[in-house]
Amino acid sequence: MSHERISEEEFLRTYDAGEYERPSVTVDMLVFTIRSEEQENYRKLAEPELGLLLIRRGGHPYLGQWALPGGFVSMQESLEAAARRELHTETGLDDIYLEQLYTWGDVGRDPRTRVISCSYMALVDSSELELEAGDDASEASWFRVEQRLIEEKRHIHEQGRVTERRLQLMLSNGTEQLSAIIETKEQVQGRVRSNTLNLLQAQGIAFDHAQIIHYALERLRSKIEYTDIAFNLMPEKFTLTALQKVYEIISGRKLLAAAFRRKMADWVIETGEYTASAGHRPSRLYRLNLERETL
Amino acid sequence: MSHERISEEEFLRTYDAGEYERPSVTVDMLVFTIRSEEQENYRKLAEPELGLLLIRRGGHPYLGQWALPGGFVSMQESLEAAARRELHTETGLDDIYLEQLYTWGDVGRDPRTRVISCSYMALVDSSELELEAGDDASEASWFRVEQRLIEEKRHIHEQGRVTERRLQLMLSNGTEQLSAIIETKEQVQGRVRSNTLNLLQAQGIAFDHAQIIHYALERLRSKIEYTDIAFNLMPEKFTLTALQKVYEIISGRKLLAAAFRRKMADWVIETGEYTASAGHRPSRLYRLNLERETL
DNA sequence: TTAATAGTGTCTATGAGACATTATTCT
DNA sequence: AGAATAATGTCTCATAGACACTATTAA
Repeated sequence: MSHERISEEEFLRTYDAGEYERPSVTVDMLVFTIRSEEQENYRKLAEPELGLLLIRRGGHPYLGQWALPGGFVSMQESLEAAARRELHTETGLDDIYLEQLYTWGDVGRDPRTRVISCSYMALVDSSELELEAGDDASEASWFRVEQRLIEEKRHIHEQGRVTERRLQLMLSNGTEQLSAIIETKEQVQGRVRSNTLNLLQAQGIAFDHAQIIHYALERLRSKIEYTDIAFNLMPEKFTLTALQKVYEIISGRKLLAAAFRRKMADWVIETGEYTASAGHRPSRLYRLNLERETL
Repeated sequence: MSHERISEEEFLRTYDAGEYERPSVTVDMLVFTIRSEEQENYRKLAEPELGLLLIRRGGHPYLGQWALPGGFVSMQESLEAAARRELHTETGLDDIYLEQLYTWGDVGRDPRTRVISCSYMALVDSSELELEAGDDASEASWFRVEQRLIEEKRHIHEQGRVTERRLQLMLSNGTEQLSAIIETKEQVQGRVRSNTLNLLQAQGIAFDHAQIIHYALERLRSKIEYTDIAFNLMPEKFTLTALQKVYEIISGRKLLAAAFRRKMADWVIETGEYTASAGHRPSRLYRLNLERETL
């Protein structure tokens, strides 16, 4: 190569991208929200649950199965712009929390052609939110998300350690029940550590999307511990009990109210308003404290 | 679309990827290591520093400037395989810690053509490590990495809050001194929070790579607090003081030895060996404890 | 009155920061 | 002896878990 002979402007003017074959690039959206299941007992609080938006596939491959909303990235838009565009066409929403998660680039992950997919997680608040009917014959639906540890194996040998886990991912929307088995492997070999994620089986979930969902849940679970990301799932005004339930659902464990309230004390501010109550003591409504010092 | 009429097999057999224009996809490698600066005083310990591997560009654009090692992802290899391949050609190393960081997809980030780049962070231990001469006329070098906060502005208004920071990234390899100014913006607008990263100026650093380096440093800094990622930077046997210095360099603050040793007590095991010492009390050599319960 | 949730007080265990003190080596 | 680092002891403070206790509402 004798690039040194010509100027950068001349190089760029005459640059030919060439005819290498290129992978297709898509974005996949993980839109999470908190939805409340109404209770039969008037005294009891609504039990919130974690919801994920899926689209029924109207074409091959995986016809009739459920997939993450997403689409191709065009040449004129950034990855994030593509993600926001997809989000808008699917939910009608514009200004919501969006975070890039991970880029999936295995060779055989789409049977049609080589597709590299950049996944984004969006968090929307529990207020009313109508789903737009998709453009093609697609159908959108919120699914309740649950995960369950099936098996854990740990093996320590001279050179290192392996921890293998099998998890079941369960998605249901009232009508349909989807599930998948995912295997995670944490390995230390000498001084080298690595993590792998494997999809063992999927029922009703298209492509490798069960794997992506699992990854997103892990990210959500870990980030809720050390950031204020959970507030993106809350409406503007909320009770501390509602906030606590969001933490409990995502972290997967019960929390003690006293400790939780102590921890949140600096993160929230009383609004002075109360819930119009039902059968029990009314509860203060709080909002996010913008002047809070640290995360 | 009438996909429902044909079988999935037939659909895939007749699938035509079509002639849409596609972006190029590359991987960029952030190879970090800890390198030790020898001291003049025989009593003093070597002062370790964080090193990053860069390649001098042998062609346009950014001719002569320094860039992250990387290259195009081929149709037959996964993203991670491409990353490991690049790593191998650049360092000769195979089994080292590798983690996907972020995918950069802004439209104008490469002046030649649309390039989407998936960045990976690799951590290699401080043992000797020769750099392979690159294939084309490229030249590889370790740079000392430092970052400095220049300015911090915080503004709280009714609807939200903005925190803007300016940082200087400084890279030097003894001969050359590179630098860049990066602006970060953390925003809360209503219930929507967002983070943006901007490259304001770069001296000697090609493309948007200064931005990518900044992002990697942030990731490293945050992960060192809650994972054992730092051990990937250590040789098999190490002293607790050496480990502490790695933590100090990456987190950017001094730690107290007593507290640090208490925290690390469960993570390491004594080997029974000691450093062949110089002018002061010899120090125990430890190794990673594989049976440690939690992170 | 009762079921249910809201909200607080306090004891304890744990862990981090601060700082002082002792131990050990080579020149 | 002296410089430098290695390693430990201990006081204090902040925080999280546990759990008991009080407060308030609608039916």
